Amino acid sequence: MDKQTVTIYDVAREAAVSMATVSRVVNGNPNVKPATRKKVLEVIDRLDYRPNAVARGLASKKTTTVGVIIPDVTNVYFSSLARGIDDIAMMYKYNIILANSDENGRKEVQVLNTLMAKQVDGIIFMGNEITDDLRKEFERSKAPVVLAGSVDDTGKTPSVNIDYVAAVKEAVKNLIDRGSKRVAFVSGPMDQAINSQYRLKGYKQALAGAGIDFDESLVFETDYSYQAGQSLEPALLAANADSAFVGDDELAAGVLNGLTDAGIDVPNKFEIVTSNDTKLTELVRPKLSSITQPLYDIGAVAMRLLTKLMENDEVEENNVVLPYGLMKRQSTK
Amino acid sequence: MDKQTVTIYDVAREAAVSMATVSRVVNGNPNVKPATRKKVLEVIDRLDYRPNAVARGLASKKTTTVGVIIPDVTNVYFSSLARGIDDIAMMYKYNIILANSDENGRKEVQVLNTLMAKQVDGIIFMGNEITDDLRKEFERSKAPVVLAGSVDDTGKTPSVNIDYVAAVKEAVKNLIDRGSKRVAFVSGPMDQAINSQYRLKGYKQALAGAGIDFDESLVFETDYSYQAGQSLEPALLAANADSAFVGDDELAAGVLNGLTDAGIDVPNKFEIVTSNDTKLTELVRPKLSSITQPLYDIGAVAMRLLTKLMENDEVEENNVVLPYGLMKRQSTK
DNA sequence: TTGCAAATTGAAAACGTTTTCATTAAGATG
DNA sequence: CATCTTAATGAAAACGTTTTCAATTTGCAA
Repeated sequence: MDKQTVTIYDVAREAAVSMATVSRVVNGNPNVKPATRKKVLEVIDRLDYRPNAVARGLASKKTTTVGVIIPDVTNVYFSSLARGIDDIAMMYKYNIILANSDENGRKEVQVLNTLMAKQVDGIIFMGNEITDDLRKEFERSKAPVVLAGSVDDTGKTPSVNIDYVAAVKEAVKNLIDRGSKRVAFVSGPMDQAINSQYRLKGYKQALAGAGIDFDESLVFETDYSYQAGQSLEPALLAANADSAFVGDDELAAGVLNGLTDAGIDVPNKFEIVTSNDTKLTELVRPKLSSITQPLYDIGAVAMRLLTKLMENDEVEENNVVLPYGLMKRQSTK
Repeated sequence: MDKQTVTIYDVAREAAVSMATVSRVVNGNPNVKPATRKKVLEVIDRLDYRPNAVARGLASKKTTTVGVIIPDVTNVYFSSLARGIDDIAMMYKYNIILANSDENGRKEVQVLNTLMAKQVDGIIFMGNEITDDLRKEFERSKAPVVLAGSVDDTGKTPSVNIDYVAAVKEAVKNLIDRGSKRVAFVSGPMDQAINSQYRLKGYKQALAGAGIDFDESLVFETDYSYQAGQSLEPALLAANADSAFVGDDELAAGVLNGLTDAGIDVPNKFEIVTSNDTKLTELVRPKLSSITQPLYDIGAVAMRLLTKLMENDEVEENNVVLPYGLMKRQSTK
């Protein structure tokens, strides 16, 4: 019943050569006489032989598979990175084991371990809180790790990002320059370095540059969800904010809709600028102005970097910083 | 330099037992004396032994990995399914190799082959055109295949879906009942069975039920993108449509914004109902009325079905049909 | 005690490749 | 045509598990 699998040994026998020779032609090794190569290829074709990648992996200690840890595929920001990762991986003949972590530390560590058990050749990690536990796992891993769109404030792990500080600073400065007096800072959990160490820093720098005192009550820490944003409207108004920088597009869409549904005129009474430039920004009305990031490229470059690490190629820079931009749409004046 | 890997053999030596015994305790085989189990576990802990899943895969012919072929992770409809798939997979101790296909037949076949080469235990396929080539690959695969949110009109491949015909019929009937005279049918490529065989059929049934003649000029075949939808506005108006059924949420968002940006009042002058009930429907203003589908569950049930197939469990129904619903939001009266 | 069934264990053969190293075949050189 | 290189090949040892089957212990009843 079970389909009989044909092995390299069967091919060798039929072609009257050794397994070694079959292996050579399968792997494109040039040390094979053209005549034998032809003969072997014919047999391979006739028997419909397909090399078993697991056996290959055991013998060669390479699986041509990389692990990708993602907070949630359903989040367009991350899935955009994932798409870049997969495309480049495929280009370099790698496959991807994708695992959702929900940014849950325990899950992350556990998944990391099963990935290592499966002997992945490398790992791409997305998720913004790099705990010490996690860093320990990274170090003990013999597979190289690259962070994509995620920061490790120690800078030890190779990574690909934009300059979050500068981007937020510029975005907030623009709001202030246009007359905003009280810019709200809306982001996800502050225990994530990207929020506390980078975005907030850029925000404070922009305030300082304009001679405005930092006001704690304008900082809104919430989770990355549409609902969270939507329900923020009363608090924003109560704090007398007249504009907001938001750290995530879905969250920003919530803020926007929460405000407009309550009758607030965006952008005339309240301006919003968001962070990730996913396609959501174009879906919503008014369209969301945003910091722009090369999402696909962040993933793609991270994967490319990982291939270099896996193949011990020269790497000039371990912490890649890609350019950002600012896109004015309709949620700012 | 390279971290020395500790093998089952090292553990056996240190614990003064055979590899077989170590293997037994690692795999929770009950035929081990508690005392030896304890001894082995201590050594495992001391040496920090981690079983090599590749070797295990070769010996046991099980990789606890399933392949998932997805048109595009970036599409919220599919990523929602993917999330359900991954959660259940994880629950049953499987990992997922995810591969984007862009619904490109050549890529699909190629990816399928590398998945099979990697000895995945099963495959979940998403993508709506099941060509003969593809079906041939499915059949020759020794790993079971399940379609998620994707139809094979021959019904040969196990699958999980909703009743597209009935759902569309009901949605369109509602539009007609509310007074719409000319309902447009907007969908993706007609060479996909889900569009040509199912949705269009439901559409026609609804028309027939209301005694309305089918009008070819009200059928709009396009691709699944926001842009495509947005640029459809002139054509829709030219065809004198006063409402539309749309086969994809992103596409529907495009249609909606195209119309409203042109000053058309939705829903009062034009009603829209979409198909997938992704979170996009809530982001947009007016919010999109939609057929509701249990997206996460479609993925989850597909994966569960696959586990049964992989473990040769009893399966009562190979083609699972999950319930749909209709969600009235703001794009219909 | 003795004997026997059941519970534990271990030896060794898979699993299907890659890779090393030695050997043989084939050209090249004088 | 003998000799020396170099190109092609093959034998066999990894790779790190699981699994089968036989052997050994153990526990108990008689």
